[in-house]
Amino acid sequence: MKKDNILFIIGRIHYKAHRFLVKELKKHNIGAISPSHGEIIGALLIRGSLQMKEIAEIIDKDKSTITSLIKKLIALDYVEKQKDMNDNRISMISLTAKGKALKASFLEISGKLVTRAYQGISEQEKEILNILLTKLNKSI
Amino acid sequence: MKKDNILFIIGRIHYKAHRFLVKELKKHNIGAISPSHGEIIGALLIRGSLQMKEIAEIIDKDKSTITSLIKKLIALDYVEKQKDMNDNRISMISLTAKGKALKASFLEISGKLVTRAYQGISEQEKEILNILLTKLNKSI
DNA sequence: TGACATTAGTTTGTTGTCAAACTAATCAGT
DNA sequence: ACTGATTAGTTTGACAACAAACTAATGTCA
Repeated sequence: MKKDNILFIIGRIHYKAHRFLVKELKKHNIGAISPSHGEIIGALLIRGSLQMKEIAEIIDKDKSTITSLIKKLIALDYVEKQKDMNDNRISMISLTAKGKALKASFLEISGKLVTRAYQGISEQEKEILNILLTKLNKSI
Repeated sequence: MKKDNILFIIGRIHYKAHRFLVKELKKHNIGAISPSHGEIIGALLIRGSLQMKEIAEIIDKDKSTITSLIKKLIALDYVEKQKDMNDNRISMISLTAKGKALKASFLEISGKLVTRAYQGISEQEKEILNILLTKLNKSI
């Protein structure tokens, strides 16, 4: 599918970031979860609690994917699920104590990734990248 | 895994490009194959024939993944495999007539993606994006 | 030449992901 | 209040992708 150069490079960067995160999660002894699980926990650390649908939007994955990701996070006792009392269709997801305890590791891992990715890229260049990528993201 | 903004956007763009390609392949009645199969066929259209290992390097996937992708392409009669006569470990992959016939569709699809992605981005901006992303790709 | 290392590919088992079909709850309009 | 539509989430089945263990062929070097 010979994408052009920019999209091709974007694919590579994305894949490398993924691989880096998998390796780091293992190093922190949380290799049972994947970067996608990490994104969910990261979102919960910020937002407190979220319903399934919101999670699907935030991490941009199909709702059925979220079902299975959350199933695993519950099995590992990182999050818990409870029905919303006003609307019985909705399930609210929140972190357990064990889930909240991941915060330090997460900060360290994402800090490490960012440091690594941006070595040799100036603040101004980051700004430009951000603007151009945002534009690209909107049009595609 | 609260990646920072740039890496986050890169993830989104990558995903959207993937989704776009899946949709377009369906439209062209080649929905049986995925963008990864497309990358292989694209590489073969350019290079003529390749061994498994080279394909793995070009599309940056594990060799076991290549085995299964090629298995499917053979089943669909898009490519064929034959042993290298000098080195019996090596399998050379090349396009069948049916595979070569995909060229027109591929050109159209990738053209469409590029057009879509770059609407509103100038040549100069593309140049900058290319440089910065290449830098990022190297350091990460 | 023979033992050991390297290389090319495959097999096996697991996982994240999606799409489509489904259930159950809520909403909207008559 | 009923009917039909929408919404939230789950289930099922399929597939791309990976890692680890494996087979088979080739290379190396003593």
